[in-house]
Amino acid sequence: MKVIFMGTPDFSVPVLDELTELHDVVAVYTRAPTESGRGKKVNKSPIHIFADSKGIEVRTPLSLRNIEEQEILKSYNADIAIVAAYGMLLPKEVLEMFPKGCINVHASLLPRWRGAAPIQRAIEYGDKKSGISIMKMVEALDAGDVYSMQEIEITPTMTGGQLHDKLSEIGASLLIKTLENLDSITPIKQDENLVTYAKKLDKKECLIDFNENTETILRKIRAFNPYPSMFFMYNNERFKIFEAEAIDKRGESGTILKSDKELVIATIDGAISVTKIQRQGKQVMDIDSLLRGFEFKTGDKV
RNA sequence: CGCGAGGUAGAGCAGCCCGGUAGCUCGUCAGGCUCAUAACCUGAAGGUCGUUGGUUCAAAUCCUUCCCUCGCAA
Repeated sequence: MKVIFMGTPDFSVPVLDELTELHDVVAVYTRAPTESGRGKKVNKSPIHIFADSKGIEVRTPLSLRNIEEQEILKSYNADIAIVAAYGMLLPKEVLEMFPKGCINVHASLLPRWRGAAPIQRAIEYGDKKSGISIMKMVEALDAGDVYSMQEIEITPTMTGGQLHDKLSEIGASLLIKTLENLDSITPIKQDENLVTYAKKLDKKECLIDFNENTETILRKIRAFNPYPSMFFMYNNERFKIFEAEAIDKRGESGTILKSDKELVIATIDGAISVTKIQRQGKQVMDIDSLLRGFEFKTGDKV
């Protein structure tokens, strides 16, 4: 099949990779390179870099709403468009342009977690399972009929990054399987009563509120590891927590209860023991490494 | 040139502002104590203080070049 691929971040790369093995990817659409990173350099998206390495034609229009771009897109005469975390909404004209339509790889068990950050939200809210949904794209966000789904268990220690990587692989393989049988599958409608939305990740929500309960805090730490990372402030320095566990101690919320050998901070209903941490300007390290050279004062509040 | 922090023994840090022969916690090695130990005591090894050039009688410390890491922002 002649395929147009649309995607942007790391998550999409394995999907495109698999796709290029079996199908004729005639063009890759991705978000335009933006000023990002230290020094405000202009950086290409992971998909852009990958497509370049494979010698696939890349297009980075700022919008697909204008006629000229739509004409170009049409000129590839593709059978189908595969979309995986493209980061842009497709107008109706594009959705209806391809004989076999536009197919989306979404990292949740729809209709749960439509939207931008389904992987992290699933962990944050304590879901026991996550998965991939392959669906037909329609004008509403992630609302199309579903061709296929594959579940994966969210283990008690799984981080957002780990789930992301697993789902990325599953997404690639499930997409391939689904494409093989596309014509014989009857897509299933989503149950609108079960819809939830996964709003975008925002660093403002990553400052740890120790007035929340231990379980909530630990879930957020796992969900947002490695990015954007939950953190607390101490002496005007930022400390990102990458791993922590519940511990049976009590104290006023946010108080440092223990700071030698281990770092224990009180929550509203218990305490957490931080095990992997990153001090501002430093690399991620085990807590005992940090405590060898850095002192938190027991009794201080964060 | 977006803003900012940092690169000092195997690890994590102090020292830098107010230049003067490198220090702390831990690890490692040897010995001691102990029924025993990740505990305690004694001792030892281990560092061109990221790189380049400069100022100075003297630079980890002041100025400069480049490299690398990280926080913010995007």
